[in-house]
Amino acid sequence: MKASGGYHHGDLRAAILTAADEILEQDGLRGLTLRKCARLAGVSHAAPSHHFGDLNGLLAAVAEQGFARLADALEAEIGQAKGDLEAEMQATTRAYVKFAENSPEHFRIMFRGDLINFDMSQPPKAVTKTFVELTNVILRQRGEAEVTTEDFHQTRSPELVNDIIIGWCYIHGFAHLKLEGQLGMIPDQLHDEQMALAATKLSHLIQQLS
Amino acid sequence: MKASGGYHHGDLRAAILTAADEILEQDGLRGLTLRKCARLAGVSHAAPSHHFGDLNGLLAAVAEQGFARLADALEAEIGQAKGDLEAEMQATTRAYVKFAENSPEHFRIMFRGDLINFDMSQPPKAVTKTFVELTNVILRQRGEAEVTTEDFHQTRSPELVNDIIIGWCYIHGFAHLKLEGQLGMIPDQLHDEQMALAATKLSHLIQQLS
DNA sequence: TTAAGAATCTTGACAGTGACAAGATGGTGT
DNA sequence: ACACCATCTTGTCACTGTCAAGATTCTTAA
Repeated sequence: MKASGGYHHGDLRAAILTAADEILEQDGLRGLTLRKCARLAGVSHAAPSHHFGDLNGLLAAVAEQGFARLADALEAEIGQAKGDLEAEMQATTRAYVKFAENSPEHFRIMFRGDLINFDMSQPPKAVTKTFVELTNVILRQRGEAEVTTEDFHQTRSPELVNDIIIGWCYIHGFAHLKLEGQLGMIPDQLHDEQMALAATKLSHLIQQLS
Repeated sequence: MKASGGYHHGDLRAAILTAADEILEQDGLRGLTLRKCARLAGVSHAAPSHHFGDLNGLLAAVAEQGFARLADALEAEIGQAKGDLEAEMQATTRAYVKFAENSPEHFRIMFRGDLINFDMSQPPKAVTKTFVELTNVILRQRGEAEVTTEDFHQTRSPELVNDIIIGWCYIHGFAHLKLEGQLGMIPDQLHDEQMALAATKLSHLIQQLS
């Protein structure tokens, strides 16, 4: 880190990402512009392009940051429920939904394949970590050994893959629909209750209980 | 419909929506501009604002159009599977996912609460029809009486609401994650297979079978 | 030490955009 | 016939992403 002022900023990349955070919170995705980031970071209007290429490059960095935060949030909230399978499933849903509501713009950008387009055969570490957290929840539900970010990529039984898909898709769908206001016909007060009920039911489904 | 040329177009609103369709397919959401729609419809750059207000107004119309198409697609594909509960669940998922893949930009716009913000206490008809289609799938799974767009709004048991949430959230989550490339770690050839497997499992869950 | 080159940042320019205001045109109802 | 209103045009503004060219500073190797 350098002293600011003069030609060389020191850590402009980080400064721009911080600015992007603030702008996203205030003005949303449409309000996020390279020039506004530059102004907020106190540099000229074309400076950001040297660190991110174009606007999509900046969005990719924002998305990666988002995945890192989501993975950490999942790890923290799941950790508090370890041991109780139902509670773990609920904690996972809760953490995922809470992240979407606390960082709606990050959430939206993270799931915009048309804008960021990660290479999924070699995804950023934060993305892999998110997947590992979600996968391990399902693995524990099924009483199977957990995985790490290293041995994550390997062929698995279709049944396990299916449970992972069911769990993740439900959680993601709930978070997304709730964030975008599509759960409006259900009173807001019931959301948490319904979330817990569904998590319990899914936990039983994956555990093969009645 | 009027002859084109001159000051009054005849049905400019529809012409702009058609133009928007074409632009979305070619250039995506970022490429969709009011001015481009105007050029394609052969009118001046400010003409669209008289029909849609601002850009978000146009997006709201596009989203409503999208819901209408989704509702129709669901109705058609589910209709072919009526009678077989498992097949119905699979058809629902298939239709929803197919719509997302065939109309990705519509799908994205439909679920952008920050841009369109429907009043969910009085949603557009197409939105209600979509919800009714999805609700009725669950109701048939449970062996209960179906609803119409008229008697759709009424209090229901938390258990029923929960089944609707589970079904819809899973389906939506799968479609969304697949569309945005987040199912990249699962080979594409397995997607259909996994989709059918999950639909069957959820059908059993909702029917309370083992 | 120093000189070359790479990285970082600035300045300037261009076409394109959304939004607004003001004016022109054409249909509608009385 | 007349007034009125919806529709469409024209003109303008600040703002945007992107590119090219130049200025400055750091790095590295001789």
